[in-house]
Amino acid sequence: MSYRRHHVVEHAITVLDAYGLGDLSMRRLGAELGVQPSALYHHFKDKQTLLAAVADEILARGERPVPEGDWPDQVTAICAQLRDAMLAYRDGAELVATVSAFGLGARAPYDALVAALSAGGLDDRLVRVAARTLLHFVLGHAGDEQTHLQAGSAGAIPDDPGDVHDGADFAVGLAIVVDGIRVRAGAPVTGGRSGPR
Amino acid sequence: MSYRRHHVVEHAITVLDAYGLGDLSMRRLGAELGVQPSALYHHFKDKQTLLAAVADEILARGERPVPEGDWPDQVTAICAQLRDAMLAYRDGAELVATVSAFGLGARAPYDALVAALSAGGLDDRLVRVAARTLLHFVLGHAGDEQTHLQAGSAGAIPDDPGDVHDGADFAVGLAIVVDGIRVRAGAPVTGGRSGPR
DNA sequence: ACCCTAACCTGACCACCGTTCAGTTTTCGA
DNA sequence: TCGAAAACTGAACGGTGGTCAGGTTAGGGT
Repeated sequence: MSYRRHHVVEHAITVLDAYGLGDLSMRRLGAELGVQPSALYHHFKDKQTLLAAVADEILARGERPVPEGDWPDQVTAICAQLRDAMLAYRDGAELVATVSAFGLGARAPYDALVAALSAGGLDDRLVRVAARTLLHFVLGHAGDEQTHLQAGSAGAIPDDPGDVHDGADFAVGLAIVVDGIRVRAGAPVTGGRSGPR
Repeated sequence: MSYRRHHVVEHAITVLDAYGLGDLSMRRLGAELGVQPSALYHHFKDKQTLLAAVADEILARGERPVPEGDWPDQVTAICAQLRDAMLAYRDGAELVATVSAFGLGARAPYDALVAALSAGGLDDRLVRVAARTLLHFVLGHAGDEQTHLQAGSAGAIPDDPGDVHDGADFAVGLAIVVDGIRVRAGAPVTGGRSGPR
């Protein structure tokens, strides 16, 4: 059953990548599939549900095995994977962020973070707060990065040379949060000069 | 000039608070003001611009003087103020988040954070990254909190008793980020048991 | 008292959106 | 071959943001 469902999700991703989230409408998607828009409602009760499936597929495509090591390494890897997965498609970050906020999908990264932190021996409450804080950072940062990148290539917002984003920016922000968790977990952290490189 | 502009923004906030962001349409706003929807485009070129003005007004209404003290105290105060301002109106967090992501408004909190961190003697690059990281946390957390709160009162999503949000959750998350910045700034941080209370 | 300029607003219109629904077609296993 | 489940049609509904040519106020300068 639902042979076409997955096919619809796959094509939705290509439409998303080609035209952006704002132009990913049920009408356009239906037209590209050679189908009436109403046909899509046979597979998804909602546009929200469809978007949730799309977000989950995007995340699944970016999945990599969690490396062995202590929890900071694992957490860093999970966050990097999440960021890469979202940045791999146009408006991917915004999509995942809205879906995740609505609570319909995109639970995998949260669960992975909780697993890694719990295995690290952290207190249950701290695990939940830390996982959410990490998620907020990654989603927010990736969203920023993506919209600014697109705005720069589309010329909507003039480039602000003071705001240069690269991977290093993400790494520093992530390190800030991870260090903060480390402190809260009871393991003292020393040093860490401001600029990597 | 633009005597009515501010009036429109003020009423937009009451409509937002009463019906939510999803029902804040140019038509509804015009109707409530006894005016054709097209009249609004005399004051704002866009709905986005209108929303940016609304977000700025919401933030302005929540403004408090930054307390004296070291930068962690100031940063904590600024973030708490931002959170309170957004939670004061229905969908306030979502509004500010989208406007801020689009880059049209809501710059005040970022500037305030940058000022406090710079005055604290932090490296310029670290200041920018830290300010953005703090912002991502506050916006994300407040958004979560608000949607879950509203979903709980509307019954859309069944209450998950494992996800209890209160002010303490926010405080812990914020402390994580602030501690992380402290570490990165070169000031070692000791201790900090997991549970406040 | 006049006029002119700017601000303000109307009302019709456009193209599009998500969603529903009764009914038709296709598909495919038993 | 038949029947049920899956898939889809096509029209319609009520909304959305946005545009535009033109009409209406309000107020200061002369």
